[in-house]
Amino acid sequence: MGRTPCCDKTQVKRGPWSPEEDNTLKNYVEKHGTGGNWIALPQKAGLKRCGKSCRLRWLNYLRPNIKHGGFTEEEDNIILSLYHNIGSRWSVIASQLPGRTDNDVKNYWNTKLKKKLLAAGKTSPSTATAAAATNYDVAPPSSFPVDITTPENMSPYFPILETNSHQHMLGAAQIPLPELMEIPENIENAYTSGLFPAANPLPQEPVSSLSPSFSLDNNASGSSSWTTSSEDDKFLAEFGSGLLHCDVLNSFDYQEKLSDDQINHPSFAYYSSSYYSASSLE
DNA sequence: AAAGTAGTCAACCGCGTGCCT
DNA sequence: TAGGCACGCGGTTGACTACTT
Repeated sequence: MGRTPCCDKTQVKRGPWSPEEDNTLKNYVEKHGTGGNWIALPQKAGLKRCGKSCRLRWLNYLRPNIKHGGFTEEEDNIILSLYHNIGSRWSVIASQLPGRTDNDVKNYWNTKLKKKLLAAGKTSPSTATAAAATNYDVAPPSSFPVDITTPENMSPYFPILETNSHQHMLGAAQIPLPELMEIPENIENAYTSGLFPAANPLPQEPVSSLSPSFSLDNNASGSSSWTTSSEDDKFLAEFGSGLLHCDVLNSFDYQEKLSDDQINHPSFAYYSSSYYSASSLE
């Protein structure tokens, strides 16, 4: 028993959108709105398209103020920081980048940013190796000290995620990119060979969460980026060892914005005591 | 110039979730 | 409370383009 399809695939057009279809959809939505019902929209608008397809086309391409391509350094930094914190929650990451869509961010990550990081890591192995050797000297605790799934307990060092404010986003954008470690050809061997101390593997629980909708229960959905074994997670492991939360906190401009209350917050204490960066050792 | 390969990105797919009845 | 429906999301696919041989 499969799921009931959202529309009759034989009756709808698929594939790339024509300029005429774009115009029809754009004009209709601008004039009437979506009416809160994408499924019914194509029929009303006179389009032979699935409602989901219309929604996607509108959100990713036709809606106003969409930006395509040309990601800036600031946007790169935001993506990197957020990816490190929350994994592949593309919609959350995109929400911090005005004009960007989750699809855009996802594509950008998969096709460019990931490779860019790997390339950067290859060019500066010395500091990166130092970082890799020290990052896991102190094991993360087996459980997080507070329930950061509730808004009042959300991590204070990433206010951008709570407020959506542009100022905060710019604050995060000033976080410098970390040095990256040299990626071994066989990442599995990195653990057994001691590059990553075996006693201190990646945290088995997500170390941060952004909104109440994020589950910290690894058993619940299997969607946690820390507990799957995809290529991306290996990459995240490598990347994560180079970009630590204290790197974020050490960012001079950002640090100034932290209040005493934020510094005294339990989740701050966790990060500031458990991890330290290679840069702080130099 | 042609064929093969790699890169990019728009679009699709299917699942989880929340809302409504 | 349960079931149906639609939305939103992340992962994946495939068409197209650029580059290399």
